Amino acid sequence: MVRGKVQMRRIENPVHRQVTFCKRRAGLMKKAKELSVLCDAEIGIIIFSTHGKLYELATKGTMEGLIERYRKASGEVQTEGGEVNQPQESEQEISMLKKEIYLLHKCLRYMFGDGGAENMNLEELHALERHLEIWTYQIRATKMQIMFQEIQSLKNKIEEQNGNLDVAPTIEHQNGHFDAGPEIADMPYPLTIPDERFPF
Amino acid sequence: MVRGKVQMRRIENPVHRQVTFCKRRAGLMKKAKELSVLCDAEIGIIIFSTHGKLYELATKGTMEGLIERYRKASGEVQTEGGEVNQPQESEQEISMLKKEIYLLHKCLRYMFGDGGAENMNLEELHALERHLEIWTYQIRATKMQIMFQEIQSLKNKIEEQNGNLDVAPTIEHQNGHFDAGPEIADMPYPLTIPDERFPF
DNA sequence: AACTATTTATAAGA
DNA sequence: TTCTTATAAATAGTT
Repeated sequence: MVRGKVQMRRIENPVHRQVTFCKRRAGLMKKAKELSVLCDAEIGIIIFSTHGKLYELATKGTMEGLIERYRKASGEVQTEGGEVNQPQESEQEISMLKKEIYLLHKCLRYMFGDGGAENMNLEELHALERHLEIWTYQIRATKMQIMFQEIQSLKNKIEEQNGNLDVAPTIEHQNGHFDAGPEIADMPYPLTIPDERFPF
Repeated sequence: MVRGKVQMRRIENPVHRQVTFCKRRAGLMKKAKELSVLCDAEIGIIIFSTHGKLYELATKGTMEGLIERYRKASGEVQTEGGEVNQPQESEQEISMLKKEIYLLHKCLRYMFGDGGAENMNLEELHALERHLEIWTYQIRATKMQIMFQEIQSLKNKIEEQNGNLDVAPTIEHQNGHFDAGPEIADMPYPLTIPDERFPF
């Protein structure tokens, strides 16, 4: 039975604390559901126990949906609501990241989705093939640049060791970039922004 | 005074509803704070009134921090917690989508990040080039399959029109796939899962 | 906002 | 965990 008022501080006895946690958690959830029904409010509750176990309640829709709504709402004026804690920071950044992720996801679905390049028409496949060729060209050029730098480094070491003895150049350097194969030598390089590489 | 049990349904009288909302909201917040103190739990409550006004409570740290913790925790096992609302569908799917998005994002950063293929070493570039070649091979094979089907379709039409006149075959069909160029004819095809195409 | 008759929640014991 | 019960707390309707 209840003897006197309960002291508002952490219950030290772990068993008592666990029992109280279960009971009051159930009570809180019940109250939240009642408030939601009686007053037509959307309510979400997230509870982490002492040991990190998660309990949650979302009275309408999903918790994710509620969090979305929260992010939108807390990014606005809303400085008067007595119970507000802190809304400020990451609003636009999250939105931008989501857009980007959506775009990237779409790109990769375009390339890998549905078991390969099925359900794409010939025109799309042509475009995608050309993009892949461009990327391949870029990668080959970068590889050759790296190898050229290594060769230059080795040549410098040899020159230091041997004085002024000549070492025949093996790769021609043109405009800071390197030929990555004659068949795609007329590719635009370097590419500027990723969006231009995708036809969607 | 309280006459009989309150009916658990939306209060239609707007004034009564508003008053009850204020009272019960305060009660809910109080209960949440008590539970947090007594049982050392981290609790967050988000409430949207009928008219969309936001009320929130976070008993430790910030609501943003709590949401972060929630996202991490809800992406794990956690199928036993009694108060979870819709665990079946959205929960695991969200977790999987997050993982997938993370992976895809990483893939695209690998390909486009930091202005191209810079800051990748030679080995990584080799691997990426090979993947691109495989994708190109796949796309070429798909293109040829599409073209072959169109040719077959045209041949059928001609045969229908001309009766049994022979039309010379133009492309050899082997095992449902088509040669996409001799230089990469020994590529594995078809590729099975995207993860195998990435060296990370 | 304050009051108060009731209902509801719950602490401790079993 | 669940049930019981004495008591504290919440609150619906009124003022």
